[in-house]
Amino acid sequence: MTTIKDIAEAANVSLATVSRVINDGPKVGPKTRAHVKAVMEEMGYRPNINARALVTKKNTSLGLVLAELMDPFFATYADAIETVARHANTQLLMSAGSVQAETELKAIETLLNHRVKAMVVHAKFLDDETLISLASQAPGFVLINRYIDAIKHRCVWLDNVAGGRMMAEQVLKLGHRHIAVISSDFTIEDRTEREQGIRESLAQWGIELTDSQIVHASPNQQGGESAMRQLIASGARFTAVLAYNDAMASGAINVLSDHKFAVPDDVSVMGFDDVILAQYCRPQLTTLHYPIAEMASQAAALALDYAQGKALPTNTTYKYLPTFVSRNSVAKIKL
Amino acid sequence: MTTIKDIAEAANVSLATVSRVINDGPKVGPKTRAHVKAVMEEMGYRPNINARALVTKKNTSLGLVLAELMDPFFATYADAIETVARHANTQLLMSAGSVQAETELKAIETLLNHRVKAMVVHAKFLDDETLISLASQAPGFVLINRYIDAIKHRCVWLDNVAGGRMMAEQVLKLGHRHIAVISSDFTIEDRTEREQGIRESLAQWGIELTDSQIVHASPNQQGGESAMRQLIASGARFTAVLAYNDAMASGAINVLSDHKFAVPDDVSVMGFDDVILAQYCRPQLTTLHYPIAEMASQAAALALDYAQGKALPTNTTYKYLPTFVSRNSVAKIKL
DNA sequence: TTGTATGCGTTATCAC
DNA sequence: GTGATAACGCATACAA
Repeated sequence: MTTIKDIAEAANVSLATVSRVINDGPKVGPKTRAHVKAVMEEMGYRPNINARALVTKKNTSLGLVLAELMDPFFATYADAIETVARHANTQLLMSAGSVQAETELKAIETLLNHRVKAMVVHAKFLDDETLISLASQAPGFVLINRYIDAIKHRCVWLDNVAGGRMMAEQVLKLGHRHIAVISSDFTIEDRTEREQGIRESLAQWGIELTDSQIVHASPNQQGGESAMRQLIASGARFTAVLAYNDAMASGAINVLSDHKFAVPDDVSVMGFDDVILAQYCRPQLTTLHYPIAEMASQAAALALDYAQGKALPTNTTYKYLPTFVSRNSVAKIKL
Repeated sequence: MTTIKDIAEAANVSLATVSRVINDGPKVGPKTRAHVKAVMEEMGYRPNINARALVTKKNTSLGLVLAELMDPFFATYADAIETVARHANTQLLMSAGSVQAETELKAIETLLNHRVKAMVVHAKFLDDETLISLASQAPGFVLINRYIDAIKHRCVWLDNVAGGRMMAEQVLKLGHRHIAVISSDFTIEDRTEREQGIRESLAQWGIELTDSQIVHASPNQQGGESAMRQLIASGARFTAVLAYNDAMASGAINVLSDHKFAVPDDVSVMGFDDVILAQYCRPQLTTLHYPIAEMASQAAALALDYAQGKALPTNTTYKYLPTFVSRNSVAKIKL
């Protein structure tokens, strides 16, 4: 690899001069500048970003922690961040944290070791304390999809309790009174918060969610299928099903179809997230739109701002709400 | 950020010693080693990867160029590479190349500037020459989904002509003789190669693909819809439709349904790629499985091998074939 | 306008 | 075993 030194020699100028033309430095003669540029071009010079970062103490990359790329939810998330990064002329350094505290920690630490200027972190399994400590080590550390009070101004999150309430209210308004819930078996807050919201809304209508009407499984299509099978086998009575996400809703619909239940005529099924699948599957899913793209953009912009040292209000937080998307998997109750 | 120097002072030892305990160097007294480790822990030391890379001339990250993360095809691709990277204890530096030569070039150059030790590149719009030149600048440069003869030992690609033939043969075997093609309007090789394969197979059966039976549109669901509308409006006669990818197939099916054509009873529709959508949509898509995950793993492993200086045969290439996946969107022709 | 010298944080090559 | 010290490639304060 040709260095700044090589081209300095070849161009018969000093290191400093070359450095100046590279960085469009202020005082360089137009002639030498042209000459140096020509030599650089000829020798195929490429700046060494690492060396530059070392001396300027400014890394140009934005860190990103996510669970896994395959999940369309995370794909949307990553894509939004990538877009912000590209427009800000910064590179994306990505670390997958999987679904364990240990790997999440490793993912974040790696980014820290790389001295990324900013990072957007999706971490569901690490505890609050660890995250707070980690956040204090990077100026541009922003948490997404999680709220921690001590660093709330660095949190971009969704109000899951409200989301749970919205789901329940929608089917209640349509006359449903027998409601089942298909939830995730990951013990993360999202799940408990949404369930809590659902219970709150039901309670307002004097309805209780009994144990036989809620079942937990893996938050994917297979999980949705097995959950629905379990629900049917248990003899639970329901006209509406609230799923933890679209994949589970889709799985549930498959099993309902197999059992000759028409969706939404016999049973309504509501999803969550509004990933692309919601539009592709049949019937198209009525669901709650998780504004992950907007949230990710916000988080990336925020992280970049903090990294840049911009002083932002520390007493606010970045809370988002899902929005209801009406498609074809939920209907009024039959009389 | 605390540096190696800080902890050397705090521990009353030299820089060298600290460096040794960090790298599990050979000759350090067990007592000093423990002491230094304690100090490091206490002061929260983090190695600066950039500085390390500068002196060792060994970057620990693997570069990745792709078009866009949202596309499930690329998500699968990125996910497979991420998995390899994680197991090799290397970080992923990602650059999106979008769908233009200019941005593709920028994406690759950025990675080069970062001195990534290896990189897997998906580039469809840059010309061969440029790519060959770029490849020569990075030891671990591997191209995916593209074949260039001059660097064939660094190419991991799919035989699209064979893919096209497979599609045609499948429906021909099922008795279809009136075949329409819905293809991409991106002028990349994949498209022309697959069309070529289709034409070859049809020709063997004495069938010609007339201009009215092939239509081009954006390679997504909307494109599939508009293409199918165009096909129907033109009055073309067909009992089987070969789509450029699953998304287009899905769009085509939607429009067929709207026009009261049953799939596959009235019209068979075949996809390509076998992305997750193929299983989710109804009817589930009969399609050609693009082994992108395997190919990506292969490419990443190859890139890492080359980066490591491993001498691999330079006269072979890494060619893959799609595999037929029979689901519910293709059927025998009705008599 | 250009050149010299210093340091960024780390590893590695010497001595001791 | 341990400690100086010279790189690595680059930016920049200071001289010239």
